[in-house]
Amino acid sequence: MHEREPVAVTVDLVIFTIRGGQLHVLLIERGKEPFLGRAALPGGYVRKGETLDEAALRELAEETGLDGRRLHLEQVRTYGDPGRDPRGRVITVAYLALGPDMPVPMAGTDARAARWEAVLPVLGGEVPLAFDHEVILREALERARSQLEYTTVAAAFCPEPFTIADLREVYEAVWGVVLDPSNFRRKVTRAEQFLETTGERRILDAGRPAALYRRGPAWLLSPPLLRAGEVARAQVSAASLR
Amino acid sequence: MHEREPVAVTVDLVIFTIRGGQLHVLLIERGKEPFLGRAALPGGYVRKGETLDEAALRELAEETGLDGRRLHLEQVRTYGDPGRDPRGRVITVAYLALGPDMPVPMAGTDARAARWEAVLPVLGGEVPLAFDHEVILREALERARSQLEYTTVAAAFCPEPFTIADLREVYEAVWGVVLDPSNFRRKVTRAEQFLETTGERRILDAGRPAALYRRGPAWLLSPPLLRAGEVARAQVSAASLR
DNA sequence: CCCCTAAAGGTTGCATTGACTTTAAATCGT
DNA sequence: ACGATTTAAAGTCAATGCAACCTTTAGGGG
Repeated sequence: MHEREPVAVTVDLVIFTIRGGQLHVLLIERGKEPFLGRAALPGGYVRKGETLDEAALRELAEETGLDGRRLHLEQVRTYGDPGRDPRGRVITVAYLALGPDMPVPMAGTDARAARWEAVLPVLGGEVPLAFDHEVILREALERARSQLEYTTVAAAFCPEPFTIADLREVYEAVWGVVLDPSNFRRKVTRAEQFLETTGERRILDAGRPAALYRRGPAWLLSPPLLRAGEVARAQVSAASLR
Repeated sequence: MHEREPVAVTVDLVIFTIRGGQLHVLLIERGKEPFLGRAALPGGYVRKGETLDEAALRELAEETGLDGRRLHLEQVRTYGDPGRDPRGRVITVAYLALGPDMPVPMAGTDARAARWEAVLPVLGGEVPLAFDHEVILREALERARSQLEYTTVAAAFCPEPFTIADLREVYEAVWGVVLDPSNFRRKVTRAEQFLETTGERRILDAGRPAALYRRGPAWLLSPPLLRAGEVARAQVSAASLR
């Protein structure tokens, strides 16, 4: 047997939502060293007898007060470079969570302040993050963008019932582009089992009332909703993210 | 602080190759308890000071004798259910490796026999695997199938130089379908920076000589090579895999 | 020399897409 | 009351992409 060392395992959560047409991520302010006072992704140690998914759900509930079973939650990747945590060998399993605009999150159990922060400024370096959390955030964003193409997760951002314009706003916020409303409607309504009509309508201050939908049973989106053309070009210019 | 427990971290490798037109995976025979004598994925403990990727590369070299830097290697997912290893809390980071048909692998450091096994019979339950390795294998296969659509990894299965027919054989073996040679050629030659012509040709017993290519610098495949139509239908029938 | 084989390239008809236009259904201002 | 305004929803159309099929090319062998 070769050299082993004590290892700690944590989960870190990248919790996305849409606020005011912009993609936001939940950050906490660290209440202890290392990186005291720095912004960081919420997360914590995996406990005895707990699966990784259970640990992620628990941390989600602790940080946001929300029941994670209603949110979309999926594992992204595991980070375990020896130097990523100055306290010793800590490997962390990163999770991606998507949900509708949520109440201002309550402070976590460590009495750390939690807040929503717009994603792009954070990745632009305006809000420095603790540990390797900026890398984790960047990869989680790319995962989320990719997931919108092939799955119906976008609906996880929308409180039900929602309109097609609500759904389009999700795609625009996550992909960072503007989509043609008419073509978008054609695609999502054609996709099988994506949307179920409720028969009701939402009346706003102005304009024709919009039909209301809820999520259909489909998980995979067929045909996929590819970001191409304008979308691809807009993201090439933002390729510094990779 | 809540209950913690000692945790061990391992990497497990799903190493795929194509042999005789069929997708094969490298399995070892366990040389100790638990699951003594059972087939399992190669893997081992992450050592002190080692990144996860380094641990995967090292295990790959130990099990196959090959230099992993020439193979494609990527992280798939981490498995950490409390009951997955009877020895205690072991979480494992699964890696996917793709390479050309390799020499019969040498026995690993634990003097365990290593062999290539066709993937579909294993997933069909004909070769029971240790731990949760069948789940890991299933998810790695799905990842590999998906990767063929959007990236140029298929070329990692082909020793250079290779023909377009060689490349098509990879897609057919991994996706489990038959592709139209003409349409396949059009797609892969259109894709930018995927293939570089060598100017040479391979002459077989019969037929027109095939042009030889090597990998181009592109990693992302644009436009993607989607499995649709016949491919999608063939995989619905194999959907028991999910 | 002709046939066989596999590679390479071409043709065609259908489905999808992006850009744009038109119609529909509500509120608001005068 | 009624048209202006606003947004949703539906339609049009040319260009593109693709699967299926067909033709030509370049080797070897009888």
